[in-house]
Amino acid sequence: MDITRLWAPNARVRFMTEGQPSAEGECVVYWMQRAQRARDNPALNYAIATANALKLPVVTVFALAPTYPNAQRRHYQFLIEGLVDTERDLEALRVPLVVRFGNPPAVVAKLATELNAAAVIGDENPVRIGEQWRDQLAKKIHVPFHLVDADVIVPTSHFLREEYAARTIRPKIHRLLPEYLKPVPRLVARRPWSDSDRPKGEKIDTKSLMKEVKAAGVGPVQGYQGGTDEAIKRLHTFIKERLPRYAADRNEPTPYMTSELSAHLHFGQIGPHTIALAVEAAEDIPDESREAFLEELIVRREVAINFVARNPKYDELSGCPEWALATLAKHASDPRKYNYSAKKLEAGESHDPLWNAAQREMVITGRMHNYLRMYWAKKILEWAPDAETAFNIALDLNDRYEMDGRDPNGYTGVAWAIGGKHDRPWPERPIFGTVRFMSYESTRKKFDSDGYIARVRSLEQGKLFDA
DNA sequence: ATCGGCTCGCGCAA
DNA sequence: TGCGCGAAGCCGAT
Repeated sequence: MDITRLWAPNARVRFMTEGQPSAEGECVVYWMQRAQRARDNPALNYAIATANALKLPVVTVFALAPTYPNAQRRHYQFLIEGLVDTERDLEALRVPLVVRFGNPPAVVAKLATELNAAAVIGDENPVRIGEQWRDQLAKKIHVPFHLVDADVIVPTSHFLREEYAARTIRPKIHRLLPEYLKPVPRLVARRPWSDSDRPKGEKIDTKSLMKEVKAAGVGPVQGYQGGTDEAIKRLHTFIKERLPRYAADRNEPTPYMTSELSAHLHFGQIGPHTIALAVEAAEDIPDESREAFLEELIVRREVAINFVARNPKYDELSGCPEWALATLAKHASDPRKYNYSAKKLEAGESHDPLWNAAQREMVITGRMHNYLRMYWAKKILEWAPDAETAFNIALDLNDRYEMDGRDPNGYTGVAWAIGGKHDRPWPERPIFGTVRFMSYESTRKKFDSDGYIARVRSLEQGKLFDA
């Protein structure tokens, strides 16, 4: 592979610094940030292809910040469980994984210098802190630094402006799918590290790495294991047992009909290509179910990523559309029948048994039923003193308890429910104005609420469902 | 059980 | 400039 061809402009690649790799360089560093996997990872492939073209070895570095805004022990545990699989899978590609604690741009810059890197390749991550880390690294190093958008099917760079709704991005994504929804090749490093030259990092062992983690807060979740192996296992179970009836039954609360892969996707332990291609290839799946699932995996997930990548206020109410901000402001002084503190909500102590069940499910399992995520956030708007407070409470609870907290899907979900993001106006009512309302009565009719509440009660008594 | 209206603005056809 | 239609709803009429 010729490096000039490899490094030609490409929608999936962003050049953070200019220039060609130094001839004296001794390796290519792959900074694994969000794409925490060895399989179907275009950023890793780009690093391996670059190294192979330069006849250099590749080393992957994962820099683990000892704390991260809102991240709890349950998130670190899940992430570190994933690193065990990833280290083994990288080994098969003749790429070592170095894990070091510290501030990521500082850790990566230090390692790149220590190892005399010819180039640093990273993966994209649309959240603010990831963007800051990459900008800081670009200022610290003097070798070419490229980023590869590895965790979307259609590269984010195709959509330079914030999309207004799913319907505006949908036709664009569908037009580009033939180009991007293709198998990702498996590349192997041609030049491995010799054992004596191998850079030293932390030994990847979940228990000892967890000792270094400074984050406090809620502990690990029982029965929801991190890692590529677990993700692949869940994917195959989903395709076999649930996908055939996904279109009709996706909102069933007992048993769950969803793939339960959101946290693995969030940490990049599985990539969207792996899931989408497996679902496309599955046999005996009604078109309706296949399409409903791919719509959520690709269109809804990538419009959420577009929102976070293109709207700097993705985690504030003020990032929501004008019509919604105006209507919420108009209803700001409407009387609230219930007014709960953040603490009361966090404890799952409202008057509404369905809402309490959803909140407690999230606390116990790190997940919440998809349908109830909407209801849950809308009720916080109804019961908080004002819309901005509601937005912040919902996002804070989501980020701390959900295993996929701080994911674009979560930011978009809260903005949709409370701020009308990607939605349209509906008949005007108290508090909500023309933001879509959801009622307890019709949710109970549409959704097996009693079954769900019973399920959560069993969870509280220590019984696990669907592990 | 099913249906239309509610309300705003984007994107495309003209 | 006009028009169709949309991130998962609600309500009342038939």
